[in-house]
Amino acid sequence: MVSAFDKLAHPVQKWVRSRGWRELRKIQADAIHAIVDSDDDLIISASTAAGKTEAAFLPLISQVLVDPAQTGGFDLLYVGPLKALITDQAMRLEDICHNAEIPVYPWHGDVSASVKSRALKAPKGILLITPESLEAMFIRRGLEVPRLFGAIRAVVIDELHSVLDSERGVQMRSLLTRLEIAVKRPIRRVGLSATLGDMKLASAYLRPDKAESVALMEAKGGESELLLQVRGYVAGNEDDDDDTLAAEDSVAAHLFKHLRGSDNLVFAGARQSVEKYADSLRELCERAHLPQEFYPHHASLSREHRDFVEDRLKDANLPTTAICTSTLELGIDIGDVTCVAQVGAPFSVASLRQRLGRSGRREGQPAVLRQYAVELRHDSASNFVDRLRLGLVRTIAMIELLLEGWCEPPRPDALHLSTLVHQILSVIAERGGAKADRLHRVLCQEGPFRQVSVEMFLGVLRSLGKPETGLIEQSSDGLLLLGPKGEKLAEHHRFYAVFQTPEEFRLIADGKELGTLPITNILTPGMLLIFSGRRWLVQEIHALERVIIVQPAKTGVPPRFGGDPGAIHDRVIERMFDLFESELEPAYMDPTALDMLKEARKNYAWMGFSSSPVIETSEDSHILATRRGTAKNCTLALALGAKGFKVEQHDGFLSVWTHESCDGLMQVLRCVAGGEDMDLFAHSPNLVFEKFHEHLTPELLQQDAHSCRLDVSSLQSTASMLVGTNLEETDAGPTIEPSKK
DNA sequence: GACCTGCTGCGGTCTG
Repeated sequence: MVSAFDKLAHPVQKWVRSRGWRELRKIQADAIHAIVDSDDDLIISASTAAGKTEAAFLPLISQVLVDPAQTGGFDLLYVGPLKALITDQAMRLEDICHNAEIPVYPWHGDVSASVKSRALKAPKGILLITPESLEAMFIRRGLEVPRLFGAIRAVVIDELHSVLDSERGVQMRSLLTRLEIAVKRPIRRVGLSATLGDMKLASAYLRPDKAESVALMEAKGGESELLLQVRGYVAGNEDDDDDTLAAEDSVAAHLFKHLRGSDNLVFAGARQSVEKYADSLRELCERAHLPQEFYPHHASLSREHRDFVEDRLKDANLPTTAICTSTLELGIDIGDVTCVAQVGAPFSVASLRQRLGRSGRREGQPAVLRQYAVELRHDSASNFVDRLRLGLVRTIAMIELLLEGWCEPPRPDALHLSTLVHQILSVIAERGGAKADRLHRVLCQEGPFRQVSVEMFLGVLRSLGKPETGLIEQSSDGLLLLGPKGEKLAEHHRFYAVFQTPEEFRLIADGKELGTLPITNILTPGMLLIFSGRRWLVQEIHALERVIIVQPAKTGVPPRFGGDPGAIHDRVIERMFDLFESELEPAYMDPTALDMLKEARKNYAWMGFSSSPVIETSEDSHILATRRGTAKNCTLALALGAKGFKVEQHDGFLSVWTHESCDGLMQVLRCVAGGEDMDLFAHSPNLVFEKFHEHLTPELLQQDAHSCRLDVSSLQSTASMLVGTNLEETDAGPTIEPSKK
């Protein structure tokens, strides 16, 4: 049998030898056989430093060398989600390709026009590009696409897991389909990924028509040992700021003591919390007269500051701990970190797993996860969220699921109508005009919008063509063209990205930009801020220029950065209830955390949830234990809202207040359980979440919400579960605040 | 009750 190495072209073999590798890794050998011996699509799944890029490109480059294209055009395409990743990968590929005389072109917003024009003049070799730049190519040079990509052999999609079901992922899959249509043949797809919960499902996203023929390569074993601890911290009640500070200070002190002297990542959840901990840790260093080694890292900080922190992390001689949001969750290689800390409950098992993958990458080194759970101290006025320690319980539920190897799958039925609007405008711009049936075939039959029916598609077109929208027009021969508003929208560079970005102020100190703040912060001169881990006084505000001038100060508070709460999966919530109702005492919990869990269980039983899912807390307020994730919970909340109740949503629970005019809660729940027709949108909730939603009719927005944010099919069963138990009032029930207001 | 990601072409000015 011919070995994997022997299947590589000579210049590539020479490069492998020059690296001094004793042998190819198994995943690399497997990928070489698969790529050289067949035309199948492929997913290569392995941890960050396992050599996935080489696994894909060594054989692909070999094919280009052995059988060079007869026509011009790029040979290989790489699509990556981050500019930094593209720059990084281009350097690695240049190293391989240098002797083989295959050109490598990075292409994104920061790449100079001269490199781009060189690539366009003599397209050849490997093009590394972002989805947005590829989009721009279709819109600006639609007619050149066949010439540029006519010879392409394969497209490599990096960080596949991060684009499975997002708006951006749908955009990318749409672009890949459009590329195949432009060159009139299928192009092999190779997905690279670190974290995939379900390889089969990922195949369906990579190649919907032929998911079964996608070859799957997964690097198994070699996973490092995991050291895990959950530490509990109890803060004071809400009115007692000093006590609250004490718990967060204890967390900061523990981080300071245990992380100093090595490289670490502390995921603190929100940017506001990143700023708070970065400030505390900076102060601890200063007080101890020690050099600074704790730095904040999040998307609102200037590129310069973020580069500084990333460079320090890569530098083995400078111990550095980054307090960060998900900015350091994926992307460029920052080297191995000693420990990953998570402060507060994570938002998904998938991201927790991705974060954990940042540590324990060197052989023989364990992966270390330090989880900090900060909860409020109870008193007689505490609300049920605090009494049930929902944050801690969710943390444990997610860790248990992580240990079982589960993570959240994408929602396959999502319509992604905002991105459909974008792609309709883009296809029209690409070709200067398009017929409706062609648009439907490209986007909904061959492309990723397969959940969109013909009728709905026509509804979207009508919505875009309405005079007040004016994005598209129809010529006398039926061709759809961009209207004046559509032209204007598509010609601006803001159009290329399918995701929304908020308006921001720029924060300037001493002539240098510190970063940005959403304009939703109400600021006046004289206010004190914590930003970039330091304290500032607001000096001047230039509203028109969107600039704020600050100077150093002695105190401050972290600003609000806003954000969009995401969805918690049903399975996480189910596990939370399992935890409430079991005796499990995980060994990784410290005594405080364990006490907190026992207390949560005691309160769960004391409040009555072990015998009934509906608790009456006062004459006009109830708590429902729905045991459902965000989408189902939110659907029931809308249904009750439509009947006049005021509803608050929590993990697996709803707090419900009755108004005078409402029917009894149980009566309404029985109606819902009986399948009564409900108008979930009776109170016109906001349904504009995505960038191009504003161009759609309310009916279409409702359908989009149904497809990914709600789950109306669960309504009856959730309500039946809630009314199924006998709800006769117990005498002298406990007095519990339903929730914080 | 959260986070992240991306960006063209043109016209102007400066430098060797």
